[in-house]
Amino acid sequence: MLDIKFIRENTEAVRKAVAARNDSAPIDEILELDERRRSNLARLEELRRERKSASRTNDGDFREKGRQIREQIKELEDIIREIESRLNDCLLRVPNNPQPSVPEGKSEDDNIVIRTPGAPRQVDFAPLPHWEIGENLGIIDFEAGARISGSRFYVLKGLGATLQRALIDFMLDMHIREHGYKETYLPVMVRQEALIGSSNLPKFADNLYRDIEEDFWFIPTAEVALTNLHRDEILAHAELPLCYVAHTPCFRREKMSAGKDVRGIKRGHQFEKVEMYKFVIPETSNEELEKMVANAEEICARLEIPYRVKELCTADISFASTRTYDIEMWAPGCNEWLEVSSCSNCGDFQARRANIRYRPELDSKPEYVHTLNGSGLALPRVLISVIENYQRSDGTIDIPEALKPYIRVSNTSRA
RNA sequence: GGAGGGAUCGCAUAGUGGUCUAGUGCGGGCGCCUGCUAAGCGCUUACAUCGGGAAACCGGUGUCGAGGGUUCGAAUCCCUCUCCCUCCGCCA
Repeated sequence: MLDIKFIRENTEAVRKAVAARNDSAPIDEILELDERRRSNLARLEELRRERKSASRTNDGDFREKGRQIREQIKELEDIIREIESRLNDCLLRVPNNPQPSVPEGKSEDDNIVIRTPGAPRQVDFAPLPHWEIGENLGIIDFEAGARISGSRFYVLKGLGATLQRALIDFMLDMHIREHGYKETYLPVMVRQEALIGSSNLPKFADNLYRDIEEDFWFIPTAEVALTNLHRDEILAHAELPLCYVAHTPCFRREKMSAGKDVRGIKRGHQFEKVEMYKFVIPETSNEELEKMVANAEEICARLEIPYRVKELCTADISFASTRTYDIEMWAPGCNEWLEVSSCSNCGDFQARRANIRYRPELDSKPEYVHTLNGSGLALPRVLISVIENYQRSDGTIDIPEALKPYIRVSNTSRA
């Protein structure tokens, strides 16, 4: 969330930023509530001061006087509590400010392709989409997925499941051994506060699954759990940056994309993802973002699959982000670029919500860290790209060289 | 699910209604002393928020797991909740 002081002092900039995102955050209401909160607070504090001195003097009608002050304090406290709860709810719905360098845009069409390394593989036959290859080979079973859980679910079998597992292993190993991330195993059911910290709540409740009985929420991405790993902590300057990687399932209701991408495994209610996450000092966050994107690109490169990197425009960067790069892999069967990663610098937005700070100097005041997140990468779409890019004319698929060490069971592509 | 115990300013603790304006030890910082190091000595060291100030800083208020309540006055008494620990039950 944005600092209320920042909104107060940079109102026009904030309005512009909100407009650039096509967002409708209630800035006027925030300013008004803030004004009322502060004036009431001044009165309340004055009353508390009176109560304190009255109870200390212990003379005359101090009991009666104290009783009167108490009633006034209670009244004011109720008013302020109400104002603060409304103010806080409004503040939680204001998106982060994009960095000045982020391209202005009205929709995802205004995102900018900044590099396209490598060329699409040339094949001398018409490439099939993964759902056909997958069904022909018996490695993706859509019918079984629907039978068990309904639409937007699928079952991976034999080589399909093995390939996904190998990809996860391959990605984790690379980030841990070569890119310096620490592996973590995380809860995928979390409390509401965790989702407020990561900024999925209150605004995006529609996209989340929830267990009403225990009030557990299912994470839509490991970013949620990773953000909260250091909630309410003051981190030591020396231990930053902290870099984590995790593989988790992700759960999304996808209400907003009803009817979209229903074919294949591109968009399911449940999918696997390897996620990178960093806690860094503010000065280095943009630099760390570049590194993170490079870490994600390295996976694409090693898999020898064509990809491109886009910088997202103001209208398309996520709610918490100040700046975002997407990585897309080419899928010749679907004939489209698939988003396999989104890497964002969230600045201090999540850190303020989750109260994650560090001390710049040994004796200085704590300041908020910057947080970054990036997929490294999202499994179903990488699986699509592998299947479609490595398909052979006889209907079978080849295994990328980089994955061969990770396929440890004998598993023919006719599995 | 049941029974009991606990949560205090980085860590460990003291504090059961009124100079608690939260004490002490450890750890951290600054300095002194001393060939060096160690030890010793002195000072200092929580966070948030509001107001004033260009700033250094000054003043107010709040925070003893969280939220309510009782009281002239709450770390302390009452209620609800969260988390941790011990034991019992169930269980991969």
